[in-house]
Amino acid sequence: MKYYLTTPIYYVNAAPHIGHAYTTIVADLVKRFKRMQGYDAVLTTGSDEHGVNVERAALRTSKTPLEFCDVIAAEFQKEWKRLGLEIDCFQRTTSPQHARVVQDLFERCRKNGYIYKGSYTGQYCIYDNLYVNEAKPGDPCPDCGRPTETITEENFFFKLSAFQDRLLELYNQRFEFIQPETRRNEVIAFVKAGLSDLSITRTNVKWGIPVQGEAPHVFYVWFDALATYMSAVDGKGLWPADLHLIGKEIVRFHAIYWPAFLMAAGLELPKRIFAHGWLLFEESKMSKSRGNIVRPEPIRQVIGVDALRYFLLREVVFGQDGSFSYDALVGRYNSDLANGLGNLASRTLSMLDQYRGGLIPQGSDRAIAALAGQTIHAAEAAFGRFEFSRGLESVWGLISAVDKFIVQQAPWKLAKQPHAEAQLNTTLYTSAEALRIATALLYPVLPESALKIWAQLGIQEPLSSVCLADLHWGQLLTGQKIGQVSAVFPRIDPQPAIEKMRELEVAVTAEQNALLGKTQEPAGAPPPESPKITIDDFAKVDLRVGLVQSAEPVKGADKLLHLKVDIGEREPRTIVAGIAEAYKPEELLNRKVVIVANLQPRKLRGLTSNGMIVAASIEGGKPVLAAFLEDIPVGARLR
RNA sequence: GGCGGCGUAGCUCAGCUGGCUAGAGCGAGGGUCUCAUAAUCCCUAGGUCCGCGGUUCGAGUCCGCGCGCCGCCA
Repeated sequence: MKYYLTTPIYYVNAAPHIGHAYTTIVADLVKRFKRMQGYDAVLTTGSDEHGVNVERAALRTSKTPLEFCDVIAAEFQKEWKRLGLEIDCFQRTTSPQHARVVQDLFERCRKNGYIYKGSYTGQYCIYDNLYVNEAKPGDPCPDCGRPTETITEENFFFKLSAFQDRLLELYNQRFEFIQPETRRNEVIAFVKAGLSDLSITRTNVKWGIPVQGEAPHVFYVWFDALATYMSAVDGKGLWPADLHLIGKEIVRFHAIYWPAFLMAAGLELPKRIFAHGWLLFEESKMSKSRGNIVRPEPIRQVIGVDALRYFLLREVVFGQDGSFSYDALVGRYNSDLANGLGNLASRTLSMLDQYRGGLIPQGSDRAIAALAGQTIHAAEAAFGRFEFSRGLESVWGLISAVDKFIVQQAPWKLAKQPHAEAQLNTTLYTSAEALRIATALLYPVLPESALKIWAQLGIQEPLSSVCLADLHWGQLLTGQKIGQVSAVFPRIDPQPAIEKMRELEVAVTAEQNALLGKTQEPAGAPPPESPKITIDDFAKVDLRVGLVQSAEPVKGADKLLHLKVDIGEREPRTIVAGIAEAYKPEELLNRKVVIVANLQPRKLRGLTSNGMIVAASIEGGKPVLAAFLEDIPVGARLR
């Protein structure tokens, strides 16, 4: 049995952030879970690469649109790879095979009489080259503030209005088609209010899929983007999709337009659409202008992918909005993963080592066995309903029951009593077996860590091939030798970890902005606040006035200059600086600059740099050297 | 303005078709044990279940009105 699920395809005007990661992680979880239920699960994601915004962004980075898309699509693919997500197909809307599917979808709709040529009238900003959707005649452009013009353009239209009744019937007959229910209500209300036809092509945009034989028409947004769900698995017999996972902001397109397109084309409809909520950052919406977009990479580096997965699935009620904060992330990690699961693994395995030479004994506690059985069912049922936080709660119920059980049995006392062999065996087997079951159940959520615990239990059967239907108490083999024991979730100190993540965050954001050709944050964005330092901290930095005595390019490095700088010492300092794109060597000769004199030496392209030159830098822009208006002697210290 | 949803312990949330003396996890305070990752385990929260009115033997749980948030639409 196949189970085909999708994430939305992400628009390449932004680099991957935690919101993208959230949807994709959930999709990966569902895929793994479905596989454990015995399905051949296939997961696709991709990138949405057409449109004016992409054309512009490409221009900013002096690339062709396709070159630009290549870069950003690669960023997404790299991110999913780093996060260990099992993506079967990454579909790009610029792939030729996708274009064929879009054109085919259009032709089918057209043949069935649901496409007509009409004219679209809207408010258009001739400076920004875009339609302002909500504007009335005379309204200014929200981007540049200049007046918009009323423009009429010939477009192809899709007869969405013809589908009102059929859509309502669909929602009525298939209750689970749109979930959660609140989204379903919204959609029904929207459709009941009446549907107007959709303009699905543009003639003033070049960067899009051409409508065959109808130049200069290209497909506009949804006809193009939604079709990836089919093109990604074209010819593989996987359509219709079993699940489209989406964010709540695109419910309308998925629950109304998409089924209408498919009905018009005479194609099968997806089985289910599930819309999740938004991730808020410490109560406020994440947005570029607030500068509070969280990236997954720093989190991965500091506490690992599984911690992020666990947090997102446990802390956020799936379907509702959730709040992300580094505090809560680390809190969950320490209390649930380190103290809970990790510690249970650690104490159980180390007792097996100490008291039984690392061999699994025989014996089993009935109460815990029964609870484990219940937990298997409860967790599977909850995951099946997309109630991930509930499913995890039930697994933690088992974990905490075993912790309690261990204290009651006090195996460390039993080990000292001559006649308690059997009871000790039972205690150890029960703990280890419960750990095995919890680990198997958690595999979809914590794939990396579950594999580690599995190996530490010494189980030979691959975890990825465990089937939930066959998971039962008592399958842990007596006599089995456990593996090497080590902490799976080492407890972490919150403050340094959070600081580290914040630091990395800034670096990652800067890199990504450079890729997107963004020279600076939009106006009004407060720069991310750095942690406060004391005057003593500052005093550690030895800043001095230096005079550039020589400057020359570094072979094989476009950005580097090799400088000799006099800072009042016997010999001039050798400093390698990444400023070649901003300054020519001759511009720097005899210029006074600010040097960090006590920076650890660092080797760059074979040269050892003894210090750093101070420059202001704008994200994605060129550095500007610090300088003085008054004359100042070489070697003077800045403080 | 119309429609939909929500408002329960410091925080995040459970409480289905009305019977609860109102629950869980986290956090906080106290104690215990020592196998374990300064982990575990035990005890401790006295919360007008947003307010008011109603239905009922009995209402976080149903109905009406009001207040406050949020979403969709206009």
